[in-house]
Amino acid sequence: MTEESASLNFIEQIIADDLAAGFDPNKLRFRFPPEPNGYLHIGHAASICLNFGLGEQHNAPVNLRFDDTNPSKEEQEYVDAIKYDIQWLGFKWAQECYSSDYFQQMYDWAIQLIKEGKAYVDEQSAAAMAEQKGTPTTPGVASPFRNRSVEENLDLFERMKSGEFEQGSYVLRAKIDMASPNMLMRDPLLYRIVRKAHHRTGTEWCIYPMYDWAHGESDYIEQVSHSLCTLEFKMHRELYDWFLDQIYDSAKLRPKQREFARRNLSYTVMSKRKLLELVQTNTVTGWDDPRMPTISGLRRRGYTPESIRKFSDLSGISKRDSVTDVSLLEYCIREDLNKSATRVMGVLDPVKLIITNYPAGKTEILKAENNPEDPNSGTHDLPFSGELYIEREDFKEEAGGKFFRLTLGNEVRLKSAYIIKAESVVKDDAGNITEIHCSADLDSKSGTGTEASTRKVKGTLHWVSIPHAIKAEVREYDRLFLDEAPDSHEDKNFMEFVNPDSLHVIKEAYLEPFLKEASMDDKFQFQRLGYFTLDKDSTAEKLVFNKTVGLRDSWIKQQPAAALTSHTTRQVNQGSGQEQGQRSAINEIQKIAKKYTNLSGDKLAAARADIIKLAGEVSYEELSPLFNTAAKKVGTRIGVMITLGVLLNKGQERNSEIDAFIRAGIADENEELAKEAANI
RNA sequence: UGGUCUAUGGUGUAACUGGCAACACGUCUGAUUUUGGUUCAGAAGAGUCCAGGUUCGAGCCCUGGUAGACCAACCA
Repeated sequence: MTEESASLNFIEQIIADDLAAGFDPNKLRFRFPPEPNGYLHIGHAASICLNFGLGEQHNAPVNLRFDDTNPSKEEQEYVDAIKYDIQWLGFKWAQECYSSDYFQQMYDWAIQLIKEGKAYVDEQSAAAMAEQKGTPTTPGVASPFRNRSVEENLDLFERMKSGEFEQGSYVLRAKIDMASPNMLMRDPLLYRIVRKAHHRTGTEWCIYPMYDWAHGESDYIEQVSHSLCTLEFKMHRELYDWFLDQIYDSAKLRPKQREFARRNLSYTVMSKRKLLELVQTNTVTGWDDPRMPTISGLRRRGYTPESIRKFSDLSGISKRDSVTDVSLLEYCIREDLNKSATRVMGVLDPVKLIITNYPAGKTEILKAENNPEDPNSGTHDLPFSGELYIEREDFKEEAGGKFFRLTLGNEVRLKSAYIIKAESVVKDDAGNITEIHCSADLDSKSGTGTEASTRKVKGTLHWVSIPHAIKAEVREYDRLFLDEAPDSHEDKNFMEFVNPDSLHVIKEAYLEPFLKEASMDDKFQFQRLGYFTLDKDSTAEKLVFNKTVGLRDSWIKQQPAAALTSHTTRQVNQGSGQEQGQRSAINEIQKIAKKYTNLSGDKLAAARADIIKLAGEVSYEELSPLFNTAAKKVGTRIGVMITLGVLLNKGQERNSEIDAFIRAGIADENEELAKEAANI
């Protein structure tokens, strides 16, 4: 209780309230309950961080429980991947549990329900039962099998279990209320027959419990105090509680379910079904494709556990649907890597640079700082020669004063090396630059302390020495979708928004030789370019680097989009599109009008024009109630007045209501309102 | 058109039981810088979905609207 309680999220608040009401802190217990039917993604990370974070805060155990009640979808491969991801994120579970461990107990409880007349075996088709279920607005009707005798139910259920029946032929249902406004309470299924081997129980069972029956009872068996899930399960809470009521022993802890909003990330999708579709259609190379929002994809891309936890932390927990901008995720990884990544140099799009006054064939070994953010990080060797590669976009024969890079006749610093001046260029027949000839200030070598070495020049470039450079493949990624929320369009499938250029492979990039020693765990900053990490496709002969994220770039923002070639297109954050759903015209007018009195000049004129435009879609019936708007809300009254003017012009007839509103407007002390009123 | 939930700057979250709307990302300036990175200093941007009401005072309370999400799988 010592922590400075910096505003709790609503889940933490619930727990704090429970504790304050006398709940024994030693009985706090949480769980993370994935279904092993896919890989974990960044949305799951929110739940993982919430549950395990709560465990850490209260020193309470957190179970990892696989919700494995559907053998037709679930596989051991997923179990392994999920476990790996969670421990990689840095969390430790108290116990590794499986809903399938409780099949016998749940079966026994089901028998008990049957004996108490609270469950029955139905043998209708799924379609027939769906039909009887009714709709949200009309009550359902009872199954003809609803009142079978206990003996018959017991017999049939026993035979379901022993494998006498075909898949889909019989189900066990709870007998609750076919007229409940909550569809889930209309005699939900407890068990269905599935003739498929289970990844853990093999062929021992032919019947499998449904989610609602299995989940709450598993929480109860494990004595989980707070069962946290996402909002779409809100409706299930009534059922969750009903099931618990049937078997609850008051000597034991009774779990409670609470719901929070799932997290969405912009420019991607976040459902296992859709991610699976991306995998199966070969839109990506697999669940761990670096463009995927999966934990494994982010890991391969170069994200660190710390950055993902930080992201979860900054994103927060709430009850409203939201789309978090990827820029927050990118901020988190940059912040982490800036502190730790080793600085190196690599040239992705090379152009040859020759230093004419550097002795031919000479080589020297320079010292390069490993990380300026960390004074103790040391240096590494960096070979230099008279023939270098620099980035093609770092040179222009001529450029404006805002271009801080190399131009003819101007000086720049070669990072960790010399100051050079471009003298001339060599071009091929097509006019492409093939060589840049420069002279170097040989007294300006970095770190020598000479006066020349500390001279200030306009820019600094990264480079590699051609005779020493190693070749590597570099993969750059862009967002996987072109739409901010690709799965939010009713009329369009999310696959239509797939970005065709989300992957850009540079087959031959040139890197400083230090990188030969790189290992999978290393994180690098290719100076001036971004953060990179080795991909698992790397071999000893062929290194493959993934670009995790580019450096923030305030230069690229100044350039017109057309000037950018495809491969230099870095991910610019062009502010997120802001469609807030379709508001009605009158609502829109109110919104604009509200701020009207704060505006002046062009902005005022623009607002007025917007109102006039929107007014065309407003009916008198919508407008007239606003005549009563409180006198102090001048902005709204002005908006209404302008709109009224438009309606009158369109032929709306005057009436006493209108006249009174206009008269009041003319008499108002606000000049703008009086003016608009007088205009009518 | 039934039920449930949500509504605060461009985005994501704050604001203890009503007391002049805060933080982070993003955006824009300027300084520093051998990374157009980092760091530092600063700015713009919301009267809290709308309308009424209660109150000395409302984002928080009440009433009525509006918008969005979820709910009728032998999925979880």
